[in-house]
Amino acid sequence: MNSTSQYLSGYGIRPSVQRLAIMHYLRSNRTHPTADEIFDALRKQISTLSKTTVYNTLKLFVDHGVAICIGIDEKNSRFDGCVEPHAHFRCKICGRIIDLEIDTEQFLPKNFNGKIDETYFFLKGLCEDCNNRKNNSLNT
Amino acid sequence: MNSTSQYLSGYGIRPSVQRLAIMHYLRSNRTHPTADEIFDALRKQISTLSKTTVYNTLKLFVDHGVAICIGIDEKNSRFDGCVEPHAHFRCKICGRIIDLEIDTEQFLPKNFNGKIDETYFFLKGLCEDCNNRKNNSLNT
DNA sequence: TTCACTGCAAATCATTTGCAAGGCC
DNA sequence: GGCCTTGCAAATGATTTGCAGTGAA
Repeated sequence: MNSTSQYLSGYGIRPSVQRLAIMHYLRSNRTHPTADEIFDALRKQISTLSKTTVYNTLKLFVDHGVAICIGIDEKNSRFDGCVEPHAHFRCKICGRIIDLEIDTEQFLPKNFNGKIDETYFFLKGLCEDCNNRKNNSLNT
Repeated sequence: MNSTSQYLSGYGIRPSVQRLAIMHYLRSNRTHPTADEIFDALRKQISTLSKTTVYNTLKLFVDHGVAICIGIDEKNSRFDGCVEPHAHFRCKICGRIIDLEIDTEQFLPKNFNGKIDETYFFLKGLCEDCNNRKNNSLNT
């Protein structure tokens, strides 16, 4: 019994050869691969692997919380005419996007010697209004 | 002479009806729209507007630094098997995505009383290797 | 036997490219 | 005139969908 299999089972995901290989790839390659990169890497081991299965499996993983899809909006590019560093908060209920001020200097990581040009800070949750509304309706 | 026109000219972007409309839309709608949303909104005013022009113009804006494209990788979805909160840094030269540890609690905005469920940090710039390479080539 | 899983092929959706027409200097 | 800008149409590339075959419980 290998640990990746146990890990997936623990999240209610039935292990299959393909799923084990994809999760193992994700956990041993911290390169934030695309679906295509995973497909190319694994077809050498699993010659019958299809790209559909890679997409299906990644979606399954994200839905079950064992992987994340990096990006604010996975489908389209989104643009902003304000080029100053700032944070965006999106309310999961009303869908409003609120701009938040942040001090970017403050959260520069310590052991990093590169050059940071752009910073994005994106939060999801409930805005004050929706959170209050939700709490009030629970108390009645 | 309106201010959007001056603004674009200041960045070396020749103002045109389409460019002015797109920048004006970006600056007055802080909704982080997609190219498609911009197109749908502006075709009412400019009936001949084409989606190609919207894409061209947004690319021009990003290249000239008057707009930003939100998202770590505009082309593909990228996946991560690590679901703990952490930051992602993408190097603009080599394209690598690097994980960075940060203390997310520390950077929660002060005047915000909602409820935060998910936090994402994206940084873009030059990684240490590419930054050194660039500096070295400038010194020769 | 049933149902979940897989994978091919076709479809879809966002984005880019090729190219010709129009407009500004 | 020459170059920049625009916009149509076609191409591309990522992702999804339809559907039939397979295999495990």
